[in-house]
Amino acid sequence: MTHSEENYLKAIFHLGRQGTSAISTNAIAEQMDTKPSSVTDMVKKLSEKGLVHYKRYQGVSLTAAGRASALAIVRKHRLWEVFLVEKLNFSWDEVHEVAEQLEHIKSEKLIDQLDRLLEFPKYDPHGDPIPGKNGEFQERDKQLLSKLPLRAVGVCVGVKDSSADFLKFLDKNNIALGNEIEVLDREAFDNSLHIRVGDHQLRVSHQIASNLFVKPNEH
Amino acid sequence: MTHSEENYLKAIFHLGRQGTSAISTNAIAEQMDTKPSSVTDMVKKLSEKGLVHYKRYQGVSLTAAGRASALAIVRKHRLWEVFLVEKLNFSWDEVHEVAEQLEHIKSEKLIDQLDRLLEFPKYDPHGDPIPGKNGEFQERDKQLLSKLPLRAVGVCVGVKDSSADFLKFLDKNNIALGNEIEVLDREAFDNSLHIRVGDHQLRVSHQIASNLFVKPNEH
DNA sequence: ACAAATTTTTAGTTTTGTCTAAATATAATT
DNA sequence: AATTATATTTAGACAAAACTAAAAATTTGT
Repeated sequence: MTHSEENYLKAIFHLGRQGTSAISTNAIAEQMDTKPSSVTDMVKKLSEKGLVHYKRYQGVSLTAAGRASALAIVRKHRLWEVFLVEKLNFSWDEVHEVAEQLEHIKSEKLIDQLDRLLEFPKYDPHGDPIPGKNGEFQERDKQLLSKLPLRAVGVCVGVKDSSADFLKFLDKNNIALGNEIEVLDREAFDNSLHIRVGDHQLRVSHQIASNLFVKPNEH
Repeated sequence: MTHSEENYLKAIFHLGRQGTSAISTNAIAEQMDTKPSSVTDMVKKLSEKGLVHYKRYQGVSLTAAGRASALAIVRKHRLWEVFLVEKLNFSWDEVHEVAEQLEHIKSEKLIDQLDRLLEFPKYDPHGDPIPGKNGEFQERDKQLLSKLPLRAVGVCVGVKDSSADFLKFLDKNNIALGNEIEVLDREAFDNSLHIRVGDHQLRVSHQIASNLFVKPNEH
C-alpha cells in the first residue's frame, strides 16, 4: 500500500468517526487539502482493491479490510506520538507532523517492539485511544469540560482540537493531561468558565472549554 | 529532497568510499538495482540542483553540498540502526531494511533527540562510524582479520559485508562486535584460519576472514 | 415539479521516476 | 588505426498521483 493510499484510508476513517453516514468526496478533499477530482480517482482505486465501498455519486465507506488497514495506521501514528513525547522530549504540539511521516514505516516487528518499549500505552499524548494489534480499542469515558456542571471535578484526559495553537495555549496556562480540573463558576453571559487546574485558577472561554475533554469524577 | 534523490546521493557516496575516482553510471545502476538510463536522468537532476558534478560520459562525483546531504542521510541511517538494536531488540541482520525507510524521515529535532537517547554513539551495529551533525567522522583503526599475522590478537569491530547471510553466520558461531579474536593458525593451502573467539575456537574460511574487521591490539 | 445551485465525475494534462529500444560516445583488441 | 565491444545517453512511453476545466448527476429552493 502506498503512502497516499494510507493517507486516504486514514482520512476516511477519521471522517467516519464523526458523522456515521457515507463520506462525501468533498469532505475527503477538504480534510486532505486536495481536489475532489483527485479524491474520485483514488477512491476508485481503493474500491478496486476492496478497501472501500463506493458507488459513484453515493459517497464512500470503509470495508472491513479498509477499516483494519486504517486502524493499523492510526495505531502506528499514536504509538509514535507517545514515543516522541516520552522518549524524545517532544511537546504535544510538535508530534503530529513527524508522526505523519513515521506512521508509514513498514515493519511489524518495529511496531510490536515500540509498543513494548513504551510499555503498551493505551492513550496517545492527546488522550486518544491507541488501537491494539487486532484493531480493538475503547473510547475513554470522557466529557467536554463545557458540559460539566458547576462544582464538578474531573481529570483532563484529552483534547478535541489538537491544533498547535490550542496545544500551545494549554501549555502556556499549565494545563496538561492528568491535571485535576474543577468548575468553580460559569458566566451566564458568554458561558466562559472560572476553573481550578491543580492548584491554580483561571478563566477560560467557552471555545476553550468545549475543546477540552475531562473524565468526570464519580461519586 | 525526495526519497529517490536521497537514495541516489547515498549510493554515490558509498561508491565513492571504495575507489576514489569518478563514479560510473553503470556502477550506480548496479548498486541501486535500477537501469543506467534512469541513473542518467536522476544524475542530471542532481547536477542542476548543485549536488553532483557531472559531465556526460565522464562520470559523477559529489559536490560539497551533495556530500553534506549524503552524510546527513548516513548519519540518520546509522543512528536508527543503533536504536533498533539497542532499544527494540533487533538483531544486526534485521536492521538495514527498516533503517532504509527511517533514514528518510525529515525532522532535525527527531535526530538530535535520538542521538541523545542513544547517548551519542560513535559506531553503528556493524562497526561503521556515525557522522556527527556537521558531517565529521573518523574511520576506526581497523584491519581485515585475514591480514592479521599469526598469534596476533584483536577485537572484532566491524564487518565489510553486511548481508543478512554473513551476519547470521556470525551469530550462529557466536562472533559479535567486541569479541576478542586471536589467530592461532593459518592453513597455507587455502588461507583458512584457526581462530579463538573469546573462549571458544573455530576454523573460518579465507572468505569469512576477509570480511571481518578487527582492531589489532597494540602491545 | 422544475430551475438553480451544488456536488461529483470525466477527460485531458502535468510531474516524478521509472523503463525499453535505439543512437552515440568511449574503451579495448587486434 | 580500424573494428569490435562496452558504456552512456537520448527519445519515447508508462504508471502513480496530482491538477484544471467541462460535463453529468444530485440536491435544494421556490
